[in-house]
Amino acid sequence: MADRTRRKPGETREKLMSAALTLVGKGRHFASLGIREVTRQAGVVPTSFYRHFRSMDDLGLQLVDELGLVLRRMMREARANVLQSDKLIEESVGIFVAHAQANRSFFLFMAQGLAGESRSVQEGIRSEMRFFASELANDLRRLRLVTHLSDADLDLTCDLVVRTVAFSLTDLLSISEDDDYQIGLVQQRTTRFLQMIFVGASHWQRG
Amino acid sequence: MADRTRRKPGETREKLMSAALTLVGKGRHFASLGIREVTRQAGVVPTSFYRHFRSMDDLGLQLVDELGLVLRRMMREARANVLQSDKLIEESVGIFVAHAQANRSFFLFMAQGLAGESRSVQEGIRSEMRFFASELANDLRRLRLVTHLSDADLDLTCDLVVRTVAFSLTDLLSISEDDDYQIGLVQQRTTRFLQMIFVGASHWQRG
DNA sequence: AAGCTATGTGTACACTTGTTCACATGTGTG
DNA sequence: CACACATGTGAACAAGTGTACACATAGCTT
Repeated sequence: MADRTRRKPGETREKLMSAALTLVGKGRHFASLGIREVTRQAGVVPTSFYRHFRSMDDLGLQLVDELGLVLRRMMREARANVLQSDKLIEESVGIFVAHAQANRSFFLFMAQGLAGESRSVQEGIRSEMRFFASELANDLRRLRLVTHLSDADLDLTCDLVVRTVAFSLTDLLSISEDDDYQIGLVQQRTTRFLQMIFVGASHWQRG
Repeated sequence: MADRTRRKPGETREKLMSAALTLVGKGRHFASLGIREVTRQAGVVPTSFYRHFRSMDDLGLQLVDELGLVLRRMMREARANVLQSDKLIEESVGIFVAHAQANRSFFLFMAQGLAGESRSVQEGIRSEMRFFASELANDLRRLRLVTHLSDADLDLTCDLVVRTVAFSLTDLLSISEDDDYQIGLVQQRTTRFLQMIFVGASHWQRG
């Protein structure tokens, strides 16, 4: 093979993963992808697949790990940008929407995986969401933004927030990538949702 | 054919639809089902499929219609049982959970379809949810349970409620069918979510 | 320099897939 | 009765599928 030497280690692995994401981005559902299809999209021979993944499920699991990185990057940015802002919710939702746009396929994969075919992918995504919610709870506690809630109630609130945002994903991803008007509507509506939740949390009684 | 005469009209059609649901109930994702697979599960020859459906997408669409019926039945029951109750939210969530258990495959299909492969199925389910939310808004208005909100804000609230319940579906359906303890937890958590949302709604300002 | 390992390739096979076609049969309509 | 129609059947096909095997080569370890 002329140029096999040029390939960095793990390059094919990445090609396969992003090939799967590309197909998802094109509207396919992850559960309906086949090994041959993915390798074809990656420009690689089918056998190569097995060098890196045991099965499609396995590939899905590794995508979940990468998804975790994307989410963490997003949280970091949100934390940085939001500290000196008075429009906390609005800003955060904005950052979320921006990241969802920038990593469309990833979030598409996440939305699909929540009710997906692979139990382990499902559990992985769910666990990422739990992590996200607990980080959010930490931040709110640390910034003294929510002080009257018990730990359990704060968790409840953050869980609800994360779910709401995650559900907005399906709205966001079902509209065209460059329909800024519609995107704005979703963003605004999501913001309102969160505002209402936090109003509820601030008037919440007993734990 | 010996017994073809016995078959009621539309019987095969139903067999195909419930075969698809059965497969979904067994953990498969609708997007990954094939025509042959469904006909095999239905105990019917592949060609028969085309007598009733143009494609898998078509079958999905017709399932969405039936899903609509299931939802309407659920609403009717909720309306009947809830009128004379003081624990409105708790009761409603209970009814929802019961229906989700009784029609597991249907709701599984619904949860999958929200981020599914077929644009039209996606839109269909979304539209069922909108309908559900608007009915809920009507009821709340009619029962004078929410009087201080503008129409738009009431819609917002009901939308949020429906989303929250729909998301609970993914929790509910990812745990074992007869794990009553876990089911109870989800039910309780969902109830709390809704209570918090309504607390938020009742303290909501301006439209 | 020799050999091991990770990675990539090509071929092959048995199986499944979607779809088409010609045909059978029970039901309702003229 | 005869005829059209809806429904169901079976055989056939080209294309696509997952996976196994033997082989090539680059880079590391000794």
